[in-house]
Amino acid sequence: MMKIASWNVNSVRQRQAHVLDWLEREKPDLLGLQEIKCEDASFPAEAFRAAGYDCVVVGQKSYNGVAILSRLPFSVTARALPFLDGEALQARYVEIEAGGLTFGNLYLPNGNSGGSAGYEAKLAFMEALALHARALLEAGRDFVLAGDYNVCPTDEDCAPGALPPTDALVRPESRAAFRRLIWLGLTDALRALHPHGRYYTFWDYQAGAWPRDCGLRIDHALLSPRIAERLDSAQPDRDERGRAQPSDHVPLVITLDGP
DNA sequence: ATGACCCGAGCGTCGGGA
Repeated sequence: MMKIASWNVNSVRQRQAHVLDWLEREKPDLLGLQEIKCEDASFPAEAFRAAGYDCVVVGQKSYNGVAILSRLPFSVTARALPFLDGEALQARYVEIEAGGLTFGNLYLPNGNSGGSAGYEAKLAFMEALALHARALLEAGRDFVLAGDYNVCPTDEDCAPGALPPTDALVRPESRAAFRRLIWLGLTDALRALHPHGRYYTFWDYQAGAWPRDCGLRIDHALLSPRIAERLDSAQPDRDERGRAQPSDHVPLVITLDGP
């Protein structure tokens, strides 16, 4: 059994204790973090290492930033998304090989800031992600692409009234780009096991979104075919949103049968 | 359409120590 998780922590330094508690409780093999919001040197790698997890960090000042924590031996296969010019300027992708699979951890642009250029950057990231996924498939790799996709794939993934229809998270082009990933042959882990129902991974800090359960399902794990065959469970860890000083996202956890 | 809330950066102010 292999346990893999993804968590947008909204500042790893603010959330260090939450993450350490969660690691001790859940003991994932791999954990992808997004929005660490710090440079590599300020990442609390020693604290995670003391908990049994080695780290690969792709940070930047103030914004974005991704990292993977692993208790399995690993090798780093990418520190930026291939097929995307200028992506090195923003720390949004890191990828390792561990436990016999490729684990890509991504933080997709939100797309609501920066006007039309900001939205185009979101679509460009999704196009590059599709090209990369196709290359991994053609290379015969088994993989998990997990992270904060900043896309609500369907209306069922968005609490009624949570977002206007013009929001970048629900716009038709965003959803079409997500479907193109699925059409490559990838499996949305959560919906494969839970085709319907509320499985939100994010609740805004504002306007009582959490007590009203006004959430979004925007964190996803997409699986290559052989990994999908091994899928055993998938769920967001809702309890984490009820803690003191939480991130606005909760961990998404999947388990795989086999080695 | 708007606000609510949170985070980091940076700035100003304050208090403590040398």
